[in-house]
Formats: sequence, structure tokens, C-alpha cells
Amino acid sequence: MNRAAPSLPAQATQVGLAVDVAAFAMHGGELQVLLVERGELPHARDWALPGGFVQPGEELHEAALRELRTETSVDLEPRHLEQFYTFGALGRDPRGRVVSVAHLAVLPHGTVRVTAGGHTVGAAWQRAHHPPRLAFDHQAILDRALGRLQLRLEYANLALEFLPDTFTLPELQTVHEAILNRKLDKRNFRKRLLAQGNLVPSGERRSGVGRPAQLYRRAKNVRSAAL
Amino acid sequence: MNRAAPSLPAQATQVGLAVDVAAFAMHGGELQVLLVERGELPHARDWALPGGFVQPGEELHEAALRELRTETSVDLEPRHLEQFYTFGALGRDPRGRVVSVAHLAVLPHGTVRVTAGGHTVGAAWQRAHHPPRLAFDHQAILDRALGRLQLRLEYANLALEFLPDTFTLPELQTVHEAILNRKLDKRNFRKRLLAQGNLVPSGERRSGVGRPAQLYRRAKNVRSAAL
DNA sequence: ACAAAAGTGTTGGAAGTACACCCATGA
DNA sequence: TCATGGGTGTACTTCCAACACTTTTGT
Repeated sequence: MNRAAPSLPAQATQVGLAVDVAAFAMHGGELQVLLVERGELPHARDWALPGGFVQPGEELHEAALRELRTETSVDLEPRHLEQFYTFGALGRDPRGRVVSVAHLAVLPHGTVRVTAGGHTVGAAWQRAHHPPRLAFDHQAILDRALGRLQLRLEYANLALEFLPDTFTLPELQTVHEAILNRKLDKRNFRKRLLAQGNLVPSGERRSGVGRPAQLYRRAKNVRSAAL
Repeated sequence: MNRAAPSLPAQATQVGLAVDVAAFAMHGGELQVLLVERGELPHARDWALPGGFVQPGEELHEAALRELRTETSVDLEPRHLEQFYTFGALGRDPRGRVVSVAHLAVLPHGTVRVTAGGHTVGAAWQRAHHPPRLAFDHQAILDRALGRLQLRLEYANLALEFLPDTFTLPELQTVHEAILNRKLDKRNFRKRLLAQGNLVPSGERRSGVGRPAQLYRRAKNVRSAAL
């Protein structure tokens, strides 16, 4: 280790460092993404992913959580957050050079209420596969986030994060279908998920319109989706 | 579009923006990573991944290519480069806050000669799985790069990038083994690769010590590894 | 002839896909 | 009784992993 701690050399470009968060949840059988309505220029009144500038002395993931908290009132644990790509193209922000480290977040079930704060005038869930027009290059960020989310579905049992403690298999299947944006075969889906051994029947059943469905919960030893 | 182009707000943290490149090649049947010996503080005389600060008006991938060119004399096409993770932890650089966007590069076969330039005093290939002690957090960057490289091997026929136009199946297998860092079964390997249909026998054979091996080239329609 | 590396097939298990009917309940 | 959604099994295919001997060449 060197004792000397010289400061940044002159040729080091100084840029604005930002984070953006693509936060997903399931509502009404559809995959939703959390968006905010900007209150300031540029792109005032446009929808955007929650995000903003990193503060001095703040880690990237801390900044992402803070922005999410202040702009949408959603308080998240670090383990539900994953950095997935950095957007730094020239001209992506009209104010100057801003590099944004984009994060993927999976919101635990029940995170429904969102309220605008900070510099935003609105915060709302929107259909992830059919969002409104987005500010900056946020559509590109969202596209890449969706791709990453689908990749994660294979490994981690990510879908469980979107559901309450107990849930039915048809509900779980709906989550998978919403993320993958396509229909799955019921029998094959159940076979695969149950064979995995991560689900245990709770004994209870849930009545609805048709035949009541068996309720399941995640097995004890299953680690919650490592993002 | 807004006409107004306000400058960055006061709360925008300004940080040093850097890129680093983990560039790989095959030499002597082993996966090698391109390292430079630093000539300046901090970490003078330590080995590091090629990289440096992004210049104003320069895209991230351009900066990565430029640093690679000036520090190691390796000239690369953009399609051989992929951004894979951004390292921005506080304290990762003693000079101040520096965020580094790390890139993965696969060097086309034949890229052997490297010469130090810029602020470096040395440039050399080193064993990717057994590198010397690295400066900053570059060991973590290298680890993640290796992981990404292994993932890429499945999809894209990445391994072909490491070989000349014509090559033998044992050579191709060696590349896979070097990247995965484990041995593969010869028969299964050949079956899988040939079934893929991306290889065509060139008709020629290559003589060496034992029985001569059939030479192959990639099929016409095979896109070269999309990184 | 021998050393050295290339080349070749079969079998078993695991995982995925396609596909159609019966069951339990509430209205 | 009927409408609604829940629940079940089989056959086929594909992919992967394990495994050992023969062939061709140079020396």
C-alpha cells in the first residue's frame, strides 16, 4: 500500500454520477414497473424511472435505495437490488455528461402504496411491457431490465418475491407468465416447480370462483432470490 | 423535447469516470489476460488491467478501445468489447472517487505483440486464472470478467474468436477448457460442436506429432461472437 | 514397433414439451 | 346443473454425461 494519496489527475473527466432503478411488482396479474412523473426540467411532466444523482460519500446501491425511498416512498433492502448496466452515452442527458448506473429491483409482495416525493410530482405503477413514453434513455434501460429479470427467473426462484407468504400454484404461474410475457403449460409448470422441492403445501386452501386451490409456502431452507 | 438545456444541478456529485478492460487471448493452451505494469502512483509497479479516465466527448467504449491501444498497442474493433459491470465503491481509488465501467474484450487470434505505452512501463500476457497481485480492485474485476466469459461461451460461439480461420477440433476444445478451467470429454465435445452445425471441414489436415487432425473453419452464416 | 494424438458410438438418466380430461366448489 | 377455475399423467424428444478402443501418422 502506498502512503501517498495524490488527487485525481487533470485529465480525469468529471461527470455527473447518477443511479436509476427499474423496480418491478405484480398487480392484477400483470408485471408493473414503478415510474415517477418528473417535476423539473429537463423532461418535466414526462415519466421516468426513479433515480438521481449519487451523493458524495454514498455507495451506488445506497444512492439507488435512497432515490427510491425519497421519490416513491418505497423502502427496500439491499438484497432486492442488483446493478445490471451502466448508461453513459454522450447526449443522453441534455444538462451535460451524466453516467447512470442502472439497478434492477424486485419489490416484495404488498408494496403497493407509492407517493411522490423529492423532485417528482407523481409516482405510479405502470405496465412494464407497455409503459408510457419515458424520459431520457429510460426506455432502453427498462428494456434491458426486463431482459435481466427474465434471465433471473431461471436461477433464483425470483417469482416468489412477488407473492405473499402463502400463495397458490396458479398465482405463481401467473407471475412467471407476466415476467416472460407468454403463456405456460399448467401441467408442466406444476411438475417443474414441485419437483424443485422449494414449495410445501400449507394444508389450507383458498376458495374463489371455481375449485379451491391448495396454498403453498416456500420451504424453510430456500434462500430468497439472490439478485 | 425541451429547448432548455440547464446545466447539472448543484447536488450532482462529480466523479472521475474511468474504464478498465479485461482482454483475453489464448496462448500456449492457457487463457491469458492482458495486464499492464503501472508507472505512476498509486500502485506504481503493480500490475493492473489496462484502463484509464474517459475523456470529454468520448463514449465509454471508445475510451476503452483508446486505453487499450495506447497502453498495450492492441487495436480492437468495438464488436469485441462488452461492458459488463461498473465498480464504484468508495475508497476503491485512493485519489478520490473514481467510478470504473469495466469491459470484457476477446482478442482475435494472433494478437500477441503488446508494447507498453502511455503511463505504463510494461504490458504482458498473464495467466488469467493465476494472475499476479493486482492494483486497486482489479482482482474483483477480473473475477467477474472470467465469470462473464464463461457465460458467453454457452450462447455465442465465443471460442472461435480465439482461433485462426482454420483450426482443429482438439484446438477448439483446448480453448473451451481454458476458459472453463476444467477438462471436457472429447467425444461429447465433438458431438455437441458438430451437431451445432457451425463448423465445416476444410478438407485439409494438420500434421503434428500424432495422427493428423482435420481442419475446420466456421460456416459461412455464423455470426462472429456477439459480445 | 512404438509413441502420440485423433477419431469414433452407445447407453442411461434428466429435463422439457405436447397434449385432454376429471374434480371441487359456488351460484 | 352448470359455469369456473384447480388439478392430474403419459409419451416423446432432446440434451447431457459416462465410458474405452481403434486409427493414423512420425520416428
